[in-house]
Amino acid sequence: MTTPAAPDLFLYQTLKPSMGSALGRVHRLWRNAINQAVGDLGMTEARWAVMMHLDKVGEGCTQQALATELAIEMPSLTRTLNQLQQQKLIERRSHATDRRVHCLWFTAQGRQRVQTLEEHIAKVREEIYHGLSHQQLDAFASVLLSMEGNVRTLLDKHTEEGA
Amino acid sequence: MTTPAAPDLFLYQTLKPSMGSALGRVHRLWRNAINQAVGDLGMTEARWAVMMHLDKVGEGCTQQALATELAIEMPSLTRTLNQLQQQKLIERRSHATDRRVHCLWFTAQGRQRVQTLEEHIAKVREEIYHGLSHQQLDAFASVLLSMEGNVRTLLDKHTEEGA
DNA sequence: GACTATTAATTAGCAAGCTAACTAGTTTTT
DNA sequence: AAAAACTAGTTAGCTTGCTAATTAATAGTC
Repeated sequence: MTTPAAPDLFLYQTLKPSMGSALGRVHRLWRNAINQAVGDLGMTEARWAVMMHLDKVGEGCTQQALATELAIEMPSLTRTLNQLQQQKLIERRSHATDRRVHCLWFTAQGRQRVQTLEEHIAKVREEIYHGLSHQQLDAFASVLLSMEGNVRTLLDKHTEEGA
Repeated sequence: MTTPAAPDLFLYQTLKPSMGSALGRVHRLWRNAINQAVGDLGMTEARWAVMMHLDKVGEGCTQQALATELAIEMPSLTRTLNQLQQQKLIERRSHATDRRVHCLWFTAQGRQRVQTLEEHIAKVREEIYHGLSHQQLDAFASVLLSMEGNVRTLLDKHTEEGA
């Protein structure tokens, strides 16, 4: 007796050729859900991402550090910081010893805002994780990190060859 | 004797608050890797994605069908199709009975190109999946689909409330 | 001490997702 | 049959990622 296909391989077979697209798709949907949740606070993905991650890294950090944490490039961050500064949610302060560096701080208003955002975003997170066990989420995170490592290796390999 | 943290929950705990960002990050890295692999063929993410998915859905399909398959909106697709048409890789042909509809076909050159792309992209895919078992990838795909379902439910819920 | 290399941040402009608003053709309702 | 509603596709313009090139300050080398 032969089973036509092992059921535990079904999804993999189906998604294998388009897992990359699926990642992008879920990311976009996720973003839309958060945008809906935070509603009319003058926020966009880039803005709430910066707010949340600045809170995580800690006030006083450099732009470089925040860009690394967000895994985006400096110019992308610069633009978003300009917007948040204009909204008076964050401040750029000069560094004590290195005059190239800007240190990032919330304004009082910004500190309140990040609190509000965290509440909204946590709700979305719970909804998205609904029905998934810690084990499943951990396995998911683990594969995601493996993939990230593999891609970075691949990108580095190519860069070295080019150099 | 108490363990400070169950090791199988470590990644989940670490990544939980930023899984959404991690998805976006891996997606961007993945795209970069493919861009490197396909090299100087006048391709961009949007273009090779359209080429690959048109091949998957099948020539002769409508733009609407392709947009759905790609999970992008029509205007995004329109722009990319214009570019591919200009590169003489695809054609828009009118539908036999419905004069609103455009049917999509590869040119001879386009059909060759999609072949080349598939080879390059398959290599990247294998590298990214390196060290991961079918079981792991299947579990990953399964969680990804669950998340997608959950987000879509959330988005729909909000839309209904708004309506 | 001066010349070079590196680093932090910015500016400029491209890529590709999106929504909103439009045209043109088809279907449904009355 | 005429009016209304829907659908396929397009255009216009926003957001946010990117790379390349620039400026200003620091670090390293001879």
